[in-house]
Amino acid sequence: MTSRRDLAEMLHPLLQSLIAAERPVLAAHRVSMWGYAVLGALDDGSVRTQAALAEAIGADKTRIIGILDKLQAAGLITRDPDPQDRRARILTITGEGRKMRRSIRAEIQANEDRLLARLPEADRHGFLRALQALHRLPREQITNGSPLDRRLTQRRDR
Amino acid sequence: MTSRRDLAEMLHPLLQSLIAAERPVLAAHRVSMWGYAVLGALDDGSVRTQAALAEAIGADKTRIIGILDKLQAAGLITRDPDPQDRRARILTITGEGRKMRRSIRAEIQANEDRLLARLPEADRHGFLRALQALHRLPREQITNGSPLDRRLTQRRDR
DNA sequence: GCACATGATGTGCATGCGCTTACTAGCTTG
DNA sequence: CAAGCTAGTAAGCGCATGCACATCATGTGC
Repeated sequence: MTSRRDLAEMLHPLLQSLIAAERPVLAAHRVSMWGYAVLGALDDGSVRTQAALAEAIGADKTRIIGILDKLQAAGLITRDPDPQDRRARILTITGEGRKMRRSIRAEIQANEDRLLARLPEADRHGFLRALQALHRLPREQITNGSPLDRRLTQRRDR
Repeated sequence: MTSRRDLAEMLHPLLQSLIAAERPVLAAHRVSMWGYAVLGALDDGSVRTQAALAEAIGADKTRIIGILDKLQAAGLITRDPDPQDRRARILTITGEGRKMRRSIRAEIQANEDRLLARLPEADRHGFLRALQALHRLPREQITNGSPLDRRLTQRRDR
């Protein structure tokens, strides 16, 4: 048990490959990776403002702007001022955006299903269940726990 | 089954958190992320030359140099000219390097084990087995399979 | 009403990385 | 031996990112 590989060591190339597989699909629909993340968050999330969105998809709030501009220009989302708080913009995914999101997702998942099909039934289920469980965990519960923790969050390479 | 989340969507934050958890450990030992990857490859791999190393850890061969410099300066690896091919440098992990690598790994895995312990027994086993299986798969088998594939590997955001 | 906080946006800086080019030393093959 | 290839090194470009501010319009608490 002690000589297992690190999780990250195995996850990294896997994620890398999955992302590489997504790239052509996204390109074909002319949507960027971040754009796709945004559509996803808006489609099945309760995200309304840009700040919340940035938080939800783990992006920098200043970076989001250009992404939203493109999505809006493509008619995939709308960005209307909130009558309650006129500083804020309410983000909504359009019907077209929803359709786009779902058809992209279908393609991506078809690819992933092909991959998952290679796994033994039992492992596949465990894998997905574990993944979903870990995904629901708040970030702190994964990161925290080591005795040192966030005291040393500096970059010390120089 | 069709409305499952994308794998990447779940893997990304997970990996992110795991890496965040590694950071303080690595910092405490004054080893960079890439440095740790190098130590790992040298410790349990049959990698001898820099080119092979770069390939193994998925890094650029020009980028590796500075990393090796630091590791060498820290006495964790040696870099001796190959008597058979005097262009090449044979990389070896030192005893100290091995010790360093293993103690870092122990800390990281202790953290991961804490996390895995939250999963139901069956899921945990499936998860690890699936992960190992997927990790052994060559990258092409994950990326390929979509009808489009690598015809469109350009960046089309501009 | 005024001080302060907040949402969206824009600008600028430093970093890290992948990619390319160039150069040297040393193999290899015809 | 000459031509061509390979390993390591160095320097630079372009891109994406994270971070820090700055700005402006708007809300909120005292």
